[in-house]
Amino acid sequence: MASSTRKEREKQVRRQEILEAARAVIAAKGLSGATMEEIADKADYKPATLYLYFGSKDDLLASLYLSAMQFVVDEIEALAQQPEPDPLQKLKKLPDLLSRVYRFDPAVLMSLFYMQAGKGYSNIAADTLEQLNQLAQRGIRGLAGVFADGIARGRLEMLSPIVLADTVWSLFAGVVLWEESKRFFDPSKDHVESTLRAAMGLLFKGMTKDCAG
Amino acid sequence: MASSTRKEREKQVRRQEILEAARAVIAAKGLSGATMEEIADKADYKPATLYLYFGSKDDLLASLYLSAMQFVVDEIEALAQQPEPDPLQKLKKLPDLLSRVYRFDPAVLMSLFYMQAGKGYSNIAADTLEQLNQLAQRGIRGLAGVFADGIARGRLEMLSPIVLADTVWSLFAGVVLWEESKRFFDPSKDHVESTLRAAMGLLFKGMTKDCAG
Amino acid sequence: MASSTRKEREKQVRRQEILEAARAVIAAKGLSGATMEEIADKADYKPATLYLYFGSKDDLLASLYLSAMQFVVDEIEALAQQPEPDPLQKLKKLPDLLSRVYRFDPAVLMSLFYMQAGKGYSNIAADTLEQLNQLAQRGIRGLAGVFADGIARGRLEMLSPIVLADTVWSLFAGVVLWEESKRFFDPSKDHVESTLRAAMGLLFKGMTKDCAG
Amino acid sequence: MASSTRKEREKQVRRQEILEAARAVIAAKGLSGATMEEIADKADYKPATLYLYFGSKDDLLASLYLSAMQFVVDEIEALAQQPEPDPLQKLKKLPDLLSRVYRFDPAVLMSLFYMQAGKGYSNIAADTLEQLNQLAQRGIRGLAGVFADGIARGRLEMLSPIVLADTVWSLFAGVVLWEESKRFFDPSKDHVESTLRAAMGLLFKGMTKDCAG
DNA sequence: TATGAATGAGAGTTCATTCAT
DNA sequence: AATGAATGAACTCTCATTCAT
Repeated sequence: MASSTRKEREKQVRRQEILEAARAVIAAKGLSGATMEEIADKADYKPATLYLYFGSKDDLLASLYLSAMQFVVDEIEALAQQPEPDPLQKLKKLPDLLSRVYRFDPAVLMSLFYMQAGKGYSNIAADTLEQLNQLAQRGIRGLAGVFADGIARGRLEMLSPIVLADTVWSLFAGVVLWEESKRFFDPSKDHVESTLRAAMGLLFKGMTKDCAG
Repeated sequence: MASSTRKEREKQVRRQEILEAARAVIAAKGLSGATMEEIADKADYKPATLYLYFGSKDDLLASLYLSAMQFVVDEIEALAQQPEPDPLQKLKKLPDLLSRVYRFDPAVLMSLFYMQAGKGYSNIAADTLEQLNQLAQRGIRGLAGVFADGIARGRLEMLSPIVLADTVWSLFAGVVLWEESKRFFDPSKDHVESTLRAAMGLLFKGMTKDCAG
Repeated sequence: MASSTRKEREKQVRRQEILEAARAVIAAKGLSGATMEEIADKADYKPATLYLYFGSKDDLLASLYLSAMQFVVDEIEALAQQPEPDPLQKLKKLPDLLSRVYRFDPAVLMSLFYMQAGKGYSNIAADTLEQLNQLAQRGIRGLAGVFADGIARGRLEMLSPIVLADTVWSLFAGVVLWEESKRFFDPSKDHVESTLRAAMGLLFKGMTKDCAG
Repeated sequence: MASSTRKEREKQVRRQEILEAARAVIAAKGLSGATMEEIADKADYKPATLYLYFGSKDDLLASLYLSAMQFVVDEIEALAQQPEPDPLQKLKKLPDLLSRVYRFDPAVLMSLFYMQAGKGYSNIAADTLEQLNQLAQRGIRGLAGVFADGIARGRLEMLSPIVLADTVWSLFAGVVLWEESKRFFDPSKDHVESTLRAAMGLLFKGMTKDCAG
C-alpha cells in the first residue's frame, strides 16, 4: 500500500505536468488550438498517453477549471477568515487578491469565465459543472462575508452582501476579458492590472457609506 | 428595378431569418452546438441553402457579431450626442441603455465578449476582428465622451475618461457573463438586469466627486 | 412547322452562344474552374437556363468536344479529298491545317486530348465517347489516306499509313499540351505554332523516302 | 536511433503502399474517380488514415507526380552523362528510355502530362507546380544536351537543341495520350510501345543531317 | 508505462441539378 | 423562356479516442 501510495503520488505529479502543458497551450493558442495533440506535444508525451491520466479531454479541461477555481476560492476564504478589526481593511486587500488570481492563469481564467457562462462550449460533465458552481458559490459567499461584516458595522452600503460580492466578481471577470481582448490587438500593452485596481477602487468607493473611499 | 429591389429585400429577409435561427441555436445549445446543420434545421433549410446567403460559417457568425456590436455602438453614440445640460443625467441613463443592449441578444453578446478575447476561439477573419475592434473603440470613445464632460465640469473623478469607460464596459460584460452563468443552474432566476442596475449604481456613485450619488 | 423550324433554329443559336461561353470559361479558368455557374455567368444566363439547352453538364461538354472534333475531321477530309497530283504537296499543307485546328479552340482541344485518354475525367456518356472515337477514326483514316497515296507512289516510308497518321496526330496533341503548359509559366511566349511547324517538318522529312524533305 | 530509423522506414513503406493504391485507382477509374475514399479502400485503410501519411490530397497527388517526373529526369540525365563517342548512338537509346518511362506508371504519366498543361485541373500548390516545372526543364535540358552534341559534330539538323528536345518530349506525351486513349476502346491492343518506337524512328531519321537514319 | 497506428464520427463546403413560378 | 430558390450527394479534412504491442 505504501508503494501504491507512492505510485499514486507519481501519477499525480504527471497529471500536474500535463495540466501545466495544457495551460501553456491554451495561453499560447487559445482554447480552440488546444488539441490533445498540442497538449501532448508540450508535455513531451504522445496523445494516447494523456488518456492514462485523464479519462477524456473534457475530464482534463475540467481538472484545469477546477484547479483554477479552487485557487480562487482558497484565496478568498483565506482572506475572509483573517482576523481583522476594520472591515474596510479587508476590502483594500481585494485588488491584490484579484491580481494574484489573474496572474495564476489568465488564459484558463478566461476560458472558465466563458465556460461558466453555461452551454458555453464544452461537454463538461454535469457534475463537474455542479462542482464548479459549488466552488463559485463558496467563493461568492466568502466575499459576501467580507462585505456583510462591513455592512453590519455600518461602513458599507446596505445592499445585499451577495449583490456586492457578485458585483466585485463580475467586475473582475469583465476587466480580465475586456483588457485581455485589447491586448490581442496591441500585445505590447497590458492594462489588466492597472485597470483592475482603478476599477476596483471606484467600485469600493461607491460601496462605502460616506464615500470617503 | 423595383422588382430587383424587392428581390433584394426578400433575400435580406431570408438572411435575417437565418441569423435569427443562428441566434436561437446559440442561445439553446451554445456556440459549440451551433453547427451549420443545427442552424439550417432551425431555419427549416438544408445546410447547403445557408451558403446561398452567407459565404461561410464564419461569415454568418461575423454578421451576427457585427450586428450586435453595431447595436451597442449605435445606442452609445445616440446617448453621447443627446444634448443634456447636466452630465450626471446622462450617467443615469446608462443602466437603461445597457439593459436594452443586454436584451438585444444575450447569447450572441456573451459569445461576442468571449470571442473578442482574441485567440479565443473562432476563425473569424482578421479584418472582421478588426472591424469589431473598431466598433468597440467607437463605443468606448462614445462612453468616454459622456464621462469627459462630467470630469470637465468637476462632477466626476479626475480619472482618464477612457478608464472610466473601460470600467463601465467591463462591468457590463462581467455582469452579463456571470449572472447568465448562474441562470444556467437556476434558470428560473434572472438577476442580470437587477444586478446590472445595482452594480452600475455603485460604480457611478464611486465615480462622482462628492459621492452624493 | 415553319415556326417550329424557326424556333429550332433560335434554339440552336442559343446553344452555340452557351458553347461559346463554355469555351471561354475553360480557356480562362481551366476545366476544373468551368462550373455551370461560371458558364452561365459568361453567357448572361442563370445556371437553370442552361438545362433548357443541354440535358446535363456532361452533355454540354460532349457537344463542345464533338464540335471540336468535327472541325478537325472536316478539315482533314477536305484536304484528303482535294485533287493533287503530288502527294508530298498535301503533306506540306498539314502544318497549316493543324495550326487552324489549334487556333479553333486551344483549351477545348487540350481537354479533348485528355478526355480522349479514356477514363480521363468526366462522365461523358459511353455513346458520346463512341461518337468521338468514330470521328477520331475518321480523322485518322483521312490522314492515312494522304499518306497511303504517298506510300503507293514510293515517295514515303513503307510504314502502315495508319501508323504514320497516328504519329502525326500524336505529335500534334503532344505539342499542344507541352507548349501550352510552358505558356502557363511564361504566358508571354507562345511557341505552339512555331514548334508545331518545326516538329512537323522534321517528322515529314523523316517520313520521306529519300529524305530530301 | 536504429529504431527511429526503422520506424521511419516503415512509415516510408506505408507511404509507398498508399501511393501505389493511388496509382491503381487512377489507372482504374481515372483522376476524377481518385477520391480519398477510393484510395483508402484500395490501400485497406480508412480515409482518415491517409492523413497520417500525407498532409492533404493534393500533397498525395504531388508526391505521385513528383516521383513520376523524378523518374523521367533521372533516366534522361543518366543517359546524357553516359560517355559515348557517337552522338547518334545515344539517340538510338532514347526509345528504350521512353519505353521504360512509359511503363513506370502510364496512368500517372498521363495525368502528369495533362496537369502540366497548367490551369488544367487540380489544386496542386503553386510551388509544387514550380518544382514540377523545374524538373521538366532539367529533363528538357538533359535531352537537349544529347542533341547539342550531335549538332556540334554535324550529324544532326542545325535546329535549336531545345526545339529538338521539346519535339521528342511532345511526341512522347502525344503518343502516350493518344494510344492509351485507343486502348480504352480496345483494351486488348497495346500499341503504345510499338507506335512509340516507330514514331521516334521517323523523327530521328528526320533529324539526322543526311537522313541515313 | 508508453505509444504507433488506426479510425469513427462529424464538420464545413461545393456543385450539378430540379422545379414551381 | 427564364430563373429564384432549394437541395442531395459528394468530398476533403480534423480530432478525440482506442487498442495491440
